[in-house]
Amino acid sequence: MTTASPIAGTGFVMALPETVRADLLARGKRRYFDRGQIIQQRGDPAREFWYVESGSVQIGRYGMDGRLTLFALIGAGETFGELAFLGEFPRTVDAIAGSDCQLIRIGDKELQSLMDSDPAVTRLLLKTMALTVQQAFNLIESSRNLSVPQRLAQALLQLCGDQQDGARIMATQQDLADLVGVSRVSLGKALAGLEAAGMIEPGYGFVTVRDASGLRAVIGG
Amino acid sequence: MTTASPIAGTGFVMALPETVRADLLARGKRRYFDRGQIIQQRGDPAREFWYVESGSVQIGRYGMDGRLTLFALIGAGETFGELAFLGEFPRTVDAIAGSDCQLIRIGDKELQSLMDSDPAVTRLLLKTMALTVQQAFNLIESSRNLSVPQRLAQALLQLCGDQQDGARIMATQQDLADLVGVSRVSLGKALAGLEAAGMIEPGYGFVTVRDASGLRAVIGG
DNA sequence: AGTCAAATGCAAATAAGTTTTCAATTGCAA
DNA sequence: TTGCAATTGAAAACTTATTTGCATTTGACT
Repeated sequence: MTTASPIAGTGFVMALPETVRADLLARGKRRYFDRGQIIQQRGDPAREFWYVESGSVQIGRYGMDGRLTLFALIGAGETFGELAFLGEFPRTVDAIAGSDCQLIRIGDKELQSLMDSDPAVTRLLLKTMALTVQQAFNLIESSRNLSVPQRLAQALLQLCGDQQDGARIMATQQDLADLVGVSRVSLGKALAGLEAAGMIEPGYGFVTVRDASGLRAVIGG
Repeated sequence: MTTASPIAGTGFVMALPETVRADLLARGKRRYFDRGQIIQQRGDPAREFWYVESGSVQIGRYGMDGRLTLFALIGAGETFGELAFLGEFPRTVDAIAGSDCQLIRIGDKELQSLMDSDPAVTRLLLKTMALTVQQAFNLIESSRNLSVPQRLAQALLQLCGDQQDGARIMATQQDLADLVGVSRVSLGKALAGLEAAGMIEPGYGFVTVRDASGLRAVIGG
């Protein structure tokens, strides 16, 4: 797997040894959020981070003018919120449930017992965060040097993750536009282009990926 | 000081207790680079990170087409290269001496003795990296929602750091353009705009900041 | 002083994306 | 099945930034 993973949500928990992971998740408290519900807001104290069991979470910032800057759409198996938590500063991003979802809350106590159980965890945390920074750089580089269709292809590949051809991505064009950082109009055109090339099939509230390797080719050239 | 600090170069070393810092820097090996000299390249093994004693370093990526995506201009007192070093992966950015400069190389041995001398160092590293990610997010948000003059103002404030009015920033318009992520033409226009407002004075190879608070106002509104 | 490369200034044509507005479609729920 | 809100499609005017080409200025080095 060389597929770029999304920013801000990391595979940190997934990278843990199986037994350690199971233990950690068992200790955390399960919580449910309805679609659209606010999970965290800028400025909130960061007393925990979250593991996504099912559903999806939008990570971004709402500007004073109502504009949304999306940094990532987090899916099952990923975590978010480690940054402010570990950095010991207030939340700097908003998190909203992109669908009904089921999260596991991991706080100080759980993390401490995790670190005790395995000294390599700290090292893993450092590695994970370093990776996140690199992904952020990738995002910056992409948005400067790639065209909208290329960035869209990139985002779609990220969103379908492991599962490739045939993957159904549950996101509206507006969601994708916020994620890629363009207007809905521009995103619609890019989508139409990829559809014409037979790589995707737009639906109502979702997109189906038909030719993942084609998408990769779009990015490359 | 609430001024946003530049990405990829962190105040990590500066945040250390005075005695610890002095010790760390004394252990490192001093090296000199001429302007334009390559300090590190993408793909190099990351066996160290660097502390900038004097001069400046450009951090970015050269695309296959020769385009440069600058992430940061690192100045004296800042460090760079911790990310790949701590993440234990090869360099993902290029570093080039922006001027003749004097660096201190900090490798495994030095870092290890640092971590031994103070258990809080790991925590500090985590905090520092978390901050870097936040700054990367800020950069992404800025490039999506702010105009070129606003982003230029932001970059200039970053580059003059503590020292405010009267600061002379040694950077060509091309440097600034690469940093802000626009063409030289666009950057020139933005510079002219800020000059007309009396906030800066462009020179040949440098820019003098005349009214830092004015620049901050540009960003805000 | 004179030379030369680097850096800046300027202008026109072009490209890319946004904004705005309205119509058509979809799917859910009453 | 009928209404309704969310989503998508489409078109035109507009704004912003890029590209390209060339002229001018600056400063370092002979």
